[in-house]
Amino acid sequence: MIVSTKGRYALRVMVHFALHGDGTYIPLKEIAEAESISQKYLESIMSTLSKAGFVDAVHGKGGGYRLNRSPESYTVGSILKLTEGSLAAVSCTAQGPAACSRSECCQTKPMWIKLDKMIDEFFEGITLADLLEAE
Amino acid sequence: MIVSTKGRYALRVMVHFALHGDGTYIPLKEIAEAESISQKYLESIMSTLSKAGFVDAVHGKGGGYRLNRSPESYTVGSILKLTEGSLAAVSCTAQGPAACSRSECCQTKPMWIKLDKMIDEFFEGITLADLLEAE
DNA sequence: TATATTACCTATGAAATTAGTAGGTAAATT
DNA sequence: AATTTACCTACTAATTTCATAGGTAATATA
Repeated sequence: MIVSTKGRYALRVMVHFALHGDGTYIPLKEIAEAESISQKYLESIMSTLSKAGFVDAVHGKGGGYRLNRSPESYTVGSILKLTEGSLAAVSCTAQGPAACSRSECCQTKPMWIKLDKMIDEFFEGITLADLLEAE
Repeated sequence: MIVSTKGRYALRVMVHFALHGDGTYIPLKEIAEAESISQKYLESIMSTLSKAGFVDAVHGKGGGYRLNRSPESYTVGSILKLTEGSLAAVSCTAQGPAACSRSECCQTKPMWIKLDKMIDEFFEGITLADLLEAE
């Protein structure tokens, strides 16, 4: 498993904004209900998205969250990297080049690096806008 | 993280056989030491490989494990799927088509399916022999 | 100004998965 | 008979994931 619920929820929420937001603010409670996500759990995800400037947040009645850019400008990769921390397929490549002591002689490492690159390019090549038109 | 130590160890061990085996049997103890893997932990991995017929096993002195096919005939995918159980990138696609209740309306699901396919093709396109000649 | 509504914050807990241990039995060789 | 190996079942420790609890701060509205 490369993407946990945290990243998947974040993605779904961002898609929700793109589909239903239309410039207005949507309260967390409403999103949680619509997407069947625990309200409290979603709080921490929205906090991450908000701090990173991925969404605008406004307190009080009429407030909530909304996108602050066009769906085209959010890559799936950027959302997942933010919420998951890393998309590394194996721990060998997760913490910098020399994390593993066998790094030098490891016959499999080049493969992991290639895989990471492929996955990164996959996610960076998809935007929120692409997800909207998905069948 | 898509591949845990279990799968990574299994791969390294299989590479070890391909490099050092040469038709002879290698005792588990020796592999564990050479690859810096806990002997007891490796036991469970070898058990999986042996039961699936990926390696031959022989008891007693002079015994141990060895490959029973040429390195070209083992895909990395087959080894990882065996030891990891699944290579699914997200749980949505891990347990059959209808595991998720939002499956029908999920805007992100096609992406996960595409990713799974890409990862599967990546791993199925690499054999043990390919790893040996890796720089 | 009071009230309702929202985001924001810190800490804690439950569940699942991953990684590793312990202690023995069975088979083959010498 | 003794040694060396694989094989088996059960348990434990560590880590990560998935939340929950209980409050504070900001904004809008009556």
